[in-house]
Amino acid sequence: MLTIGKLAKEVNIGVETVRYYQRKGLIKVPSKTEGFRKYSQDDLRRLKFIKEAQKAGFTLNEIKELLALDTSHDHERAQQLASARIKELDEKIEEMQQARDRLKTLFHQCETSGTHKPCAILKAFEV
Amino acid sequence: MLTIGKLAKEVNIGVETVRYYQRKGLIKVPSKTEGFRKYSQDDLRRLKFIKEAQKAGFTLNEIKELLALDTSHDHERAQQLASARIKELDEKIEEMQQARDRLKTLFHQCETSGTHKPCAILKAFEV
DNA sequence: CTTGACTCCGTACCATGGTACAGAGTTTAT
DNA sequence: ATAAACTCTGTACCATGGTACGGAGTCAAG
Repeated sequence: MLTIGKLAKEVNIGVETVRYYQRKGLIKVPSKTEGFRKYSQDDLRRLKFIKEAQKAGFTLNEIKELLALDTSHDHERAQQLASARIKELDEKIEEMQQARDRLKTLFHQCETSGTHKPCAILKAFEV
Repeated sequence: MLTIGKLAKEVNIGVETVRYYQRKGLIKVPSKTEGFRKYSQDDLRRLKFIKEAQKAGFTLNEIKELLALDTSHDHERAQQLASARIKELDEKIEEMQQARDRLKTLFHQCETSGTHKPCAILKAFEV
């Protein structure tokens, strides 16, 4: 049994973040028998789950749903969420690659042109 | 000379967005001689610049600086901003690719395992 | 000359993922 | 037994890029 501070330290997040997750409904608020609230190993496990799922790019709302599925073994819904996330990631990666390639080209154009000439980077955004 | 509504329509953004850019200092607020404020072709050009620069992944704060450089032909600073942005983009792309690959692997594991077994996607996030 | 459409201005609100802080209570160590 | 350290609770604030709204003023067409 842990206090909120120790719980937070275990997963290397702030106490405020734990409370934020509570407000969001990702983790439950343990009932207070007397004094401070006590957190279990299960709470710890859920926080670790959240951290791991964040690494896979899920939003907190998606993670909330994943946590609910966690007990129900609902493969189908988990697959839906995963493939939706994969699609979003693919789209964003594509966008960012385009932005990067655009900029890289401009950068080299700017580099090779004389200092006195208008900058290719700046020019590119005009009209 | 345009009113704010027509200006916004020209670049296909909302009137509120134009005002937001004014509040942020990206575009100036034309002085009001009488009645409504009048916007010039230069304002239009700046809005287009903003849209283009956003496509390259710049934040509004960075764009604000780029707009300031636009008149001064400062290649060096433009290159600094561009290469910083390229670096950030590269890092984010890398992160997102890792997240995507992670998820893809999990997805296939989940697919090939039986429905009765614990889901690989969900299991992956546990401890 | 009136009605509808637009503008002005300030302010509040949206999502996202937190962070900070005040004032009270509790726990723990010395 | 007292002080330091922690917790509880509510609320406000941060960045980011906007969106919405109310009440007043203004402009253009019929």
